[in-house]
Amino acid sequence: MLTDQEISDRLIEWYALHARILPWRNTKDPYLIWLSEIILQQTSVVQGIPYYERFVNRFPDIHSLANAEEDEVLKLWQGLGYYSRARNLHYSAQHIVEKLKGKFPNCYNKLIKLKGVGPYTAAAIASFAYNENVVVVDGNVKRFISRLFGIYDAIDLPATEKKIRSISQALINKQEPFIFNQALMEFGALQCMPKSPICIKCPFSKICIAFNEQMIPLTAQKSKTIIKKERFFYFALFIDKNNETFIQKRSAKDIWMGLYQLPLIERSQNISDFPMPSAFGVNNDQLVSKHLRSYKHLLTHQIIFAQFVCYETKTKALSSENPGLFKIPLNHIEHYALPRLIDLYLSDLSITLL
DNA sequence: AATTCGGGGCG
DNA sequence: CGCCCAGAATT
Repeated sequence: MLTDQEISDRLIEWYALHARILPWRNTKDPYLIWLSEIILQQTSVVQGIPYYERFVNRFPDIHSLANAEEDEVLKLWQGLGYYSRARNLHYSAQHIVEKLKGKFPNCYNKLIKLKGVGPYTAAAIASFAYNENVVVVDGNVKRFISRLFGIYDAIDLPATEKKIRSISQALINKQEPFIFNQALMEFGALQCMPKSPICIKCPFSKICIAFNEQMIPLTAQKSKTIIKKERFFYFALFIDKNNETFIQKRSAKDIWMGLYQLPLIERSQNISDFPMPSAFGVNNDQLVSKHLRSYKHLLTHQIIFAQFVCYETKTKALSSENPGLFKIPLNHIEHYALPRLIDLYLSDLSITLL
């Protein structure tokens, strides 16, 4: 067996040899660390990097972010998913500037009070920016520690996370929590991966309980299989003689909250005929339907069967009795934060429309 | 404790 | 197609 100290040392040793160079690793600025951590929640490093670069470029400090419009923040976030992260990021930036006099919270207990900051993110900022002695427990850590110590409980249960947190906190290097935490996560990400971890070259293979009990394939399992709800969306792209169109903002507590979309009608099941313009609150007898397309859009908890149509008139201007719709020039639509699905239809059409 | 919030990439 | 990703908020 190895002592806690030996495990920690070996981890940090491994990290010195294998650490990736990542854009947020060479800063101690709590704002930049916070930004990177919010982006990386449930997001792969590769997917997050370009978003981080764009955000730092546009919002180099907390004041620039606080001063921005939410619409612009969401536009920059477009495509990353889990849009409440962006709204909470913006909200907390304003909170820090206005209520905390621009002083970034400087310890775990203050950080976790911020909207959008939970146990993982608070620990990450506290240890990376302030070298506070709190362990980070993310998906990587849960997987690695559960294997190393032979914890075979479902990985998504709070009780399991509690166990893992307690074990991990005991391992932490109190002089360098920052390095230790980075090493812990990096090891999970690069060495102790979900599928086919590199046990053959693992510095812990001799003491890894799951490995020695040949339980690796059964580790880090979730408790339940996700049930996906089916939804049926009908979107209409209206285009009139002035090349203007209608969009609407999603405000309900639902997917894509805060984003914009083409006028939508949702049905509880598949319907054979596409809704007429009047069903959208648009009255225009000159509209001709074209560019009918359908997509199957997969989210974590939903399967969206989406159909699109383009209703076009070259002779009349659009008018609507639906207060939720507002008219914009068609070529301005890309200035709005759009769900990936809407963007997909528009890009599929852009060649046709030009 | 269970559910919901996206989207991309991988085997 | 199912799984996972530097999780958190809500119910």
